[in-house]
Amino acid sequence: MSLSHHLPPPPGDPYYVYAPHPYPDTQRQGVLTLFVAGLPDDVKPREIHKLFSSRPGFDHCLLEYTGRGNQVVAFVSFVNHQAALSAMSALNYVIPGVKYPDHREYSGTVFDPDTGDRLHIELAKSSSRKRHGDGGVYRVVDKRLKRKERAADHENAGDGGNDDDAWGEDDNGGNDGDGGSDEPLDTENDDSDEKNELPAERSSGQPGLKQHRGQSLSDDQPDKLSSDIPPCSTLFVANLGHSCTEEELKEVLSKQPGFHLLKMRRRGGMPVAFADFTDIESSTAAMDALQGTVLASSDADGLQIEYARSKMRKS
DNA sequence: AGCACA
Repeated sequence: MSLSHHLPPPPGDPYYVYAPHPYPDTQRQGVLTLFVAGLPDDVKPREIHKLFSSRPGFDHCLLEYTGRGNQVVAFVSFVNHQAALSAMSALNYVIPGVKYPDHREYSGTVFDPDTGDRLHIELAKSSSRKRHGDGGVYRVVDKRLKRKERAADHENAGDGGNDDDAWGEDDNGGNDGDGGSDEPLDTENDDSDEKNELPAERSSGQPGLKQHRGQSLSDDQPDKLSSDIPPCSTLFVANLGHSCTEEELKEVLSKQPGFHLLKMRRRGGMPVAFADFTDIESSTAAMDALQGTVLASSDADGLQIEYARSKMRKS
């Protein structure tokens, strides 16, 4: 019902860019996945996550480093077509947390004001398939690494036409157009034209079924991202600013029911913290409540909170 | 995308 709602455009904002008109009723009708281009090469999965996860109907995301220049694309899927369209309309001109120097709240399709990179969002050619199973799934495909590994492993002739698509030797500046959305994944059963709006139902039906894939990207590699850490009464807190202190973080955490104690660790780079709670229920509630919280010391986004991989020792 | 302490 509220799926079609989105933030209104800023009145008189010269930076406002109207979203491309939704595709006519030809193709891509019923597609659940958005194709996102124009991302900087150093974009982090969590940045994509923050852009889309709060959109109504968000389901899962695939981030792909294409290896061509600094092109990074994402395939973001929603539970139904309307939700995908709504998110596309909204995010084509609303980038939360990104402002112009004059504090303009809405920034069109500019993703990073420093670089001027602009997001380009459209419906994908086909719906992405969530990796079998459940849970919020984030997948990352890094073709830059794959090419390097392949080159270094040149002597090995064991892999006969495995997965990759055509890799030009050094086609750096060649094709920029991204004149369309490459398809994120082969739909395992070629049913992309039906009006099904409940993707989870069909996709979980045929585990392990493989199909030919000509130039589609490989989808059989293990997940790189672990958003499937089992619940734990201890939370892992990352994305803290350099200057974040234990006191500052504890001030926020201590307001959460069931909070026990906090430990911070600095391993050279950014500090991380472990926050212990009485039980999983309270740690989960605290994670939900504080996810993305921006502290005064934050120099990037807000707090990134996950379940810790092991419970804090009793003291 | 970074997980220690016993």
